[in-house]
Amino acid sequence: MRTHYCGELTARHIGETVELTGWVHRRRDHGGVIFLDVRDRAGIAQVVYDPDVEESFAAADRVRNEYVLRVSGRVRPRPEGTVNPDMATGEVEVLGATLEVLNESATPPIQLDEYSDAGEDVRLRYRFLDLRRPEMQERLRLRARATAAVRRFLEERGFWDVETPTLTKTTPEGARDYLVPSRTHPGEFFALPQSPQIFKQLLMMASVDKYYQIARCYRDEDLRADRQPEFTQIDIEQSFVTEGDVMALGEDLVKTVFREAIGVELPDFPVISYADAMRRFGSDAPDLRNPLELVDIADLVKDCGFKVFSGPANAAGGRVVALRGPGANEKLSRRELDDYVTFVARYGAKGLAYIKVNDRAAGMDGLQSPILKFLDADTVAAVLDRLGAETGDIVFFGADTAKVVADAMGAFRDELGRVLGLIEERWAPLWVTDFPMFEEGRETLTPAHHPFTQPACSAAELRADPRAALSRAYDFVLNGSEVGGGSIRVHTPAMQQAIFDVLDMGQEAQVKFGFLIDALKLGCPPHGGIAFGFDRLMMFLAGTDNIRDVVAFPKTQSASCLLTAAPSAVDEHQLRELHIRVR
RNA sequence: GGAGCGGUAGUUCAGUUGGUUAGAAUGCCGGCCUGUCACGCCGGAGGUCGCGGGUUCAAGUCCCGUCCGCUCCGCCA
Repeated sequence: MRTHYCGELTARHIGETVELTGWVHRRRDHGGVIFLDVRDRAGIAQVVYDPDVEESFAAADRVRNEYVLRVSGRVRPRPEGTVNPDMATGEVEVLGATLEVLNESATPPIQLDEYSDAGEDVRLRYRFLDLRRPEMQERLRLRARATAAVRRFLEERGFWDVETPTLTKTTPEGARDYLVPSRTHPGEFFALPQSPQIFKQLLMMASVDKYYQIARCYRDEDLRADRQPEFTQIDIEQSFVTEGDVMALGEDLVKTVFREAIGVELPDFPVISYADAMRRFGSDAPDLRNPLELVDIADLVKDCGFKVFSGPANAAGGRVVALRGPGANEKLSRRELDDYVTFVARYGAKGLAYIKVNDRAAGMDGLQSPILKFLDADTVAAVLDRLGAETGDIVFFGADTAKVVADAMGAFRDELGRVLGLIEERWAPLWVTDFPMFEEGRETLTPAHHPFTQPACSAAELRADPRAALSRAYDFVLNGSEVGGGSIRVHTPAMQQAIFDVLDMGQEAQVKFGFLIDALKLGCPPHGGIAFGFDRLMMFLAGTDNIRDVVAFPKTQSASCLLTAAPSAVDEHQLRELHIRVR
């Protein structure tokens, strides 16, 4: 029988006798008086035990931090002069009358107060303690609130929540599968789903019409600060829709979640084509808070004597761009400029040429650069004019294959915007559309999205020139991070077959997805959908740059759980039953 | 698979050119204090310097290997 949470006591409870349960957040003794900050999921209340109340005082004397208590007492205002608005413990206190120790606690391995700065490994080893911290409680609460907002939004619009299997068959997302051995089928394995993709399409064929699921997905790839091997998607699919319908719904959903979870009104989402995004930002997930843009200059340098520029400028698939760093001359040291060569090298760039603009009005004499001797004055002037370069700027160059230029200069654009302090304080959502259908794989083409994406052309056109085909896919990007993606799906067997043929996966397609092609022959409605990475969305809502902060029990970078010590060896008997021999 | 950073008291860290008994803060334990709230004061306990090997008269410190954690590239949308 709980009457109040500690964190919910306010002045209107004054005079009431309340019962609280919670943990000893911090014990303080002063003179004969014992002050217990009692903490529960709602916050912290201060309970005061006075030696005049003999019995309860004796009980209070034996409690330590993190003991679990049930206490009762009368709520009263703090004495004159002791009310401090900075205090976590509120404007009222409880004069402790009774105190029951429900459980003791060993000394906690990490401090649980607001000033705790325990390392990540200790926090993960004792995650249940870490989660008691008010900061982590807030994040759990926020995630629950966001989940509720998503469900409310979709339920109101007639979407059905349908669960799909997690013991299933390999899905077409292109990542490595987590496999589960079958006891009843020796030598055969289930795959954990990389997404509910196939099942949600089958649900459209089942005339569900509007489906959603907050679905756990699994991908056995290396982790990152924003990537866990198991993660959660808001998965949505609808029949008889266009990409405009799905994008409008998705935009409305994201705006609603931001509004209801953290009270933020997101601006309307601009739409940018993949080609424009790559051209202007070198990324298909550009951070629009960064005002810097790549500027193509191949036409200006293709006849210059500098082979580093003229080579890629004339080569098929080559690209030459310039990036203006406003005011960079003052802010970047020689040392930092050298470090950026290493930075772009990570993305395959062979170097990072630059020109310092010491005095724009002074022509070539006002410039400073190791590459000036290879360039004529007219070329340099044309480049600087196109960029709008001014005195005090540094202009950076990237010249290589289009892919290397985009990767390296796209990443450098982010870096330069950050170090120059140009990243604007705002939310920058957008849609990226008109993706190519395929990417160049090692030997064959690979799907840019997944092989069930509807192309924006006919099957005949697709077969004739697959590299030119665009897809009806769309990504949702927020502040430079891909948070969602989807497409209109293939719904005819002929188109699906054309795609499998282009991907040169005839036999493989039959084995993996034969049942899907069969289903397309039996009355499949046109349909499409989207999936949002819920964990990434939560990172933005929680204002953190680490996915582990918004997952209750996350894995480490090597995909293990420090709390449970999973994964772990299993005994011989279990392996025998599963027909598996290790090593 | 690759690059970088880190691992020293329960926790967060310092530890100089390799040098004799490895420190601080905080937490913990004991004592004092009648309004504290990162309370204060006095005292105390607390160490497999990640692990293994090597160099050396001597290793927390140098070398090799290895494990773990984090960030990034590859991978993954």
